[in-house]
Amino acid sequence: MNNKKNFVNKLRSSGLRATRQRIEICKVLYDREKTFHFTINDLVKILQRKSKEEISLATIYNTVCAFKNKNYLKEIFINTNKSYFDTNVSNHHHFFNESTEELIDLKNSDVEKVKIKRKIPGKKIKSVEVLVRVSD
Amino acid sequence: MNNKKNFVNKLRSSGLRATRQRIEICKVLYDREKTFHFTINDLVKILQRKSKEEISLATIYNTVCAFKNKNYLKEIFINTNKSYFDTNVSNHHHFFNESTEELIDLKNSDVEKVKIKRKIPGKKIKSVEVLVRVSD
DNA sequence: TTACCTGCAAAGAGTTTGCAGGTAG
DNA sequence: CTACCTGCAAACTCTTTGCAGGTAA
Repeated sequence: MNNKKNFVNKLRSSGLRATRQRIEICKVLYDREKTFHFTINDLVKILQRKSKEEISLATIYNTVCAFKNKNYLKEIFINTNKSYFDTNVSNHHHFFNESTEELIDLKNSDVEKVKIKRKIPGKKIKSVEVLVRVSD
Repeated sequence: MNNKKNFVNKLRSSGLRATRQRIEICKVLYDREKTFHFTINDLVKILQRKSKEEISLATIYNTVCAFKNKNYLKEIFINTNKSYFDTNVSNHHHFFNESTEELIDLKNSDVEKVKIKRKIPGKKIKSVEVLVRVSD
């Protein structure tokens, strides 16, 4: 119940209405110890298991998109065929396990700082992301 | 004409038939000084301009896929909505210009070697890729 | 000659959108 | 009360596939 209040505040503070659907999605995404990596399909399945009342696919997409825009979620590009999201929105790198299609956070201490020695005139660096693909 | 013979050999040597369509695609991809980055849509447009006889979209997809499998092309994951390919199949990193949606190779000398200090038990590292997003 | 390739159209996957009805504030 | 949100279905984009006819070797 305490968490629910936090989620209501979180949503309101960024101009999003605290609807039942969004609060349920918040619970799945943020009411956990570790950061969470998921595809839309993962989220749909979890919501189906957890909730009595179903949330429509369109609402799930819209909410994830809204959360991404508010910087509550970060999109990780791994495949062309589906989107991966991460509840850890800080700058960090990833392992991608190609056998299980699972994404794993690398702590910043796990990767030596990446130095880019070249610059593109007139352009600013927005992000530097390392993806380490692993498999069995 | 010399190039055409090279492409015929290249294709045959990997068990691919040297069809008119594949040779035309080879010309677009490999008959150039620098490495080439493209989306399927880019390639379609170039082929439409260059060729009298059109190559069907299915054949373009099939050929790009075959070339990727033969390691003549490398796929770069940047977006969810379309695939980027690179004629430079060696291990190297990229800039992605978010303003123009353009991909630029980083030479290995442009990036200090990325050291991953963590291991996943039982997994092998397949690749380590750095993507530097830039914009105006 | 025959295994492989092309081109079309249809299917597929993932995602987005238009709109009517519902609800938070 | 009203702007915003939801849910449905339809639309959309990119990609893949089945199959009949074509072609390289």
